[in-house]
Amino acid sequence: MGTAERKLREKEQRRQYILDTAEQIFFKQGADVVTMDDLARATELSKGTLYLYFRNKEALFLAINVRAKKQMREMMEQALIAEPKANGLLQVQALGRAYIAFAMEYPDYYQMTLRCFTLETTHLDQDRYADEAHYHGEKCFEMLMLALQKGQADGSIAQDLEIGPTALVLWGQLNGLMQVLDVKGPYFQRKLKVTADAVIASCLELSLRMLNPR
Amino acid sequence: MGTAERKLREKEQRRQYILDTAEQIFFKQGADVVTMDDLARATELSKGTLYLYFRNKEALFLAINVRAKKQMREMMEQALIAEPKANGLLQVQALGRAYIAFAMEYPDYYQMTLRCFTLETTHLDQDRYADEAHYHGEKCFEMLMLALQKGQADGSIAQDLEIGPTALVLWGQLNGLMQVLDVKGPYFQRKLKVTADAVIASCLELSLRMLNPR
DNA sequence: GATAAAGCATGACCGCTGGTCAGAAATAAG
DNA sequence: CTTATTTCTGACCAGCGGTCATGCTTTATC
Repeated sequence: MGTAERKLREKEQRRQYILDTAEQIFFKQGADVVTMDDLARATELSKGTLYLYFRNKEALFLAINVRAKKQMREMMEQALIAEPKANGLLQVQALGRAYIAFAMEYPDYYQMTLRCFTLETTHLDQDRYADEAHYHGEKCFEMLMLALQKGQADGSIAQDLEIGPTALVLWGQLNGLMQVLDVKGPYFQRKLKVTADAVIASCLELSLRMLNPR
Repeated sequence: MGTAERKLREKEQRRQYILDTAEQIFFKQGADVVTMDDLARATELSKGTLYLYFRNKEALFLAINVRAKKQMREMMEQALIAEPKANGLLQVQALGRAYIAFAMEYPDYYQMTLRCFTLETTHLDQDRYADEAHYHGEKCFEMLMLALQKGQADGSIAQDLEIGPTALVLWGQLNGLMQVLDVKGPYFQRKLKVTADAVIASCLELSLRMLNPR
């Protein structure tokens, strides 16, 4: 009989329902200040029930992080699909733009990926959600490396660059910049009279110079 | 009589003593797991006394963050003093190396700057320590901008770059990369067979290409 | 339909943490 | 020595993440 499967489906549905609600109140009030009691009230479930579906509060973060990373990956994949026959350099650029678009269009998701940055790594091979999120991130990184490779093959990217380190630098660079803008953006806008958009444009331009063949 | 000044001096000494002890146990055990009771025991003071010298636990972090930033600034300043008549590009490079050296030689301090990254900004104009740390960071940033300017003047750096955004990108880039290496370094070492040093070398090389005149 | 078994939901409860405060102790002033 | 002031103390508190004995609902068996 299909009872078992139905139960499993229902369980998954409830899990998603909890996540939906958690996302809402985490993003509205700030994930730190929301207590598990708050979430219990918001979901109209008892606190104990929450812990039936998620080992602890961290697990909730990591589960939302999975959604975030999935979204990020989707946008980066779409960016490549949109320009199937672009050269490698253009592909790298497209990936960068997609990453930026993700951070700007889904700031709460982006925040969650930052919050889980360390958590995700320390919980690898121990938490299903950590593994899943890591997997999406890895896929994105592979796309970046492939684009770099393609660029070297088609001559749009300097031949003498090592793929791995270059990809890591590009990733870290963009990640770091978005983080700085996120936290100190308003400050720099006042101080330097420069908008975040202008800085991002500069970053993309500078990345081009980095990769250009001599 | 000099009683008042002596008291003030003693107060400052005790404050530093608390910070010294806090640094020790925070860095040895991890700042998160150390409780204020732990710190009280370690300092041989009562918990209440700790709160006489620091508003709360965050204030302790921010105060240690000041020490960290001071160290960072010192190292970056020394880097410039060591090569007084280098051209702008070399100065930028020297600053980058100094920043990296700071992160590698004082990993606990570096960790603390990361932990306080957001805190420091949100507490600006409200917390003496936040302001002080921010000031040191600002000085470093100014050094970077001046080096870029000098580079444009002496022809070692592309003329068409905007100083502000370029400095921000460089800063964010290095910051982001060090963070990635810090958290996922071991992972990438396994995955890509690339050491952190090699990635850092790549980063410096790539930065050069970014700034080079055509 | 009655009964047993299994799974699920509950919320009172726990330990621990950052933070407080009334009173004790120490120091300075008269 | 007495008084006034500053400094220190640790028992105490509220709030948090997390647990678990208890009761309830659903499923399986006859």
